[in-house]
Amino acid sequence: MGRRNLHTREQQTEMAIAAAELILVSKGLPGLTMRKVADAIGYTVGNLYLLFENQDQLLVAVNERTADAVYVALRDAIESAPAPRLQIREIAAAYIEYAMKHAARWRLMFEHSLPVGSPRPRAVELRIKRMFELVESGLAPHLPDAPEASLRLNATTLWSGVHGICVLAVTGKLRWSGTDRYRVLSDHLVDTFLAGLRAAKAPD
Amino acid sequence: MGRRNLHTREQQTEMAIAAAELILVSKGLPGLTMRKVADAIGYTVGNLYLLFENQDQLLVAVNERTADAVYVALRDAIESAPAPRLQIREIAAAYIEYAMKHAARWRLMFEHSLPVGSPRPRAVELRIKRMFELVESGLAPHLPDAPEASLRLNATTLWSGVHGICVLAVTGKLRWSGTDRYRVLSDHLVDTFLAGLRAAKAPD
DNA sequence: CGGCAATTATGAACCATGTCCATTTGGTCG
DNA sequence: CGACCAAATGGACATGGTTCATAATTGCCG
Repeated sequence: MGRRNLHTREQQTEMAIAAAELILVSKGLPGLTMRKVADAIGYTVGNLYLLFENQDQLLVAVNERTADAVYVALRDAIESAPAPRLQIREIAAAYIEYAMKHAARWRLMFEHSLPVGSPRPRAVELRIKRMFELVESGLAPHLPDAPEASLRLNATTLWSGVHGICVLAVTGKLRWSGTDRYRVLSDHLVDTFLAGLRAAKAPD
Repeated sequence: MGRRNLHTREQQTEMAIAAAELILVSKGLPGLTMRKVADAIGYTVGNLYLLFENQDQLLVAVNERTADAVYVALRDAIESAPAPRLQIREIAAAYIEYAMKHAARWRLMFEHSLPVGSPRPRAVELRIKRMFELVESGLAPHLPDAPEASLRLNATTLWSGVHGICVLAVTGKLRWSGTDRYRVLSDHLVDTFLAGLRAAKAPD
């Protein structure tokens, strides 16, 4: 067969990414082969290589999608937070909830790494950065007139912490610890961290 | 060739694990193939399957080693901490330092997951649990006469946080954030968290 | 309307890898 | 010394990533 004109390159790319996500969810990363993706969209493997340089680049494309979805989830969480002071709690909870609900995709985003030497995918980094900015904005009310650097340090620190809960929860490494209600953990981390900030602000 | 009696099964297993670690460090996970391991120890692939059920089990064995090494690193950090009150800081810093220095092995421990349905490797879980206990003991002086459950919650929360910094640091996702001196982050997290605990203990 | 060039998709091949197992080889014991 | 048993081999099989010569279509030009 030659040109079929059923779908444009862009459409095929869309379809491939969507199919990859589907397979990733149902079969996990080991089940995500180029051939399966090709089958799923009704094309052959060779054709897939006209859309993506290689498998890594397909995965990068999937990760971009995931990063967008996470961003949207956090954004929604902020907007529907009952009170500004509770925003951080809600962002954290939303992050963990998303990760648990879409574990395979979320893990891929953080665990997939390209061969050494290849440039880090700009798009994904950018999206993670935006995510941190969201946290900064949620943190700002708790740190009135703090310098930008301090705000950033605190956002990075707190968000790394939330991320850590996420990682351990998603990989099942928290189960034995007796605490598998992750909301308790993230709330506790956020509350204690913020209390610590207050204490530092108005000591003794 | 048949029985060569050069090495016992145990020795071969040792050699294989050591070779796997070496390859992992120099070539990364994608370069860690059964054939390369077999070559490195001077046996054939088939023989490797007399030592390990499959590749996953080899990786599990490597992970056990890593978990032990991490435990030792943390234990040392505690013992050489200048003051008990600073122990937590030192444990956290030691954890991150180990992860950065042995990134490939550390990542494998948290990112490698067995096919769905297979039992979680008891040995690795046990070792991670011991690690958390180390944190609990370091945290105890900061929470005098706290109930066991509270101690555990706090240890889990704080350690998840430290782990999060680790993950992001090791995968290079903190670089853009301007803060790539991870010691600053972990100290800040520990300090703020402990301050928050104190504030909760003696409010206003 | 017909054929031609450009484009698009194919599918068969290559190589590497995980895994298995029939066969061979070397040690051991009577 | 010979037979037996365990140990190690090596080659086979299936699957996966990647490439590329080739075939199939399309749009265009006369």
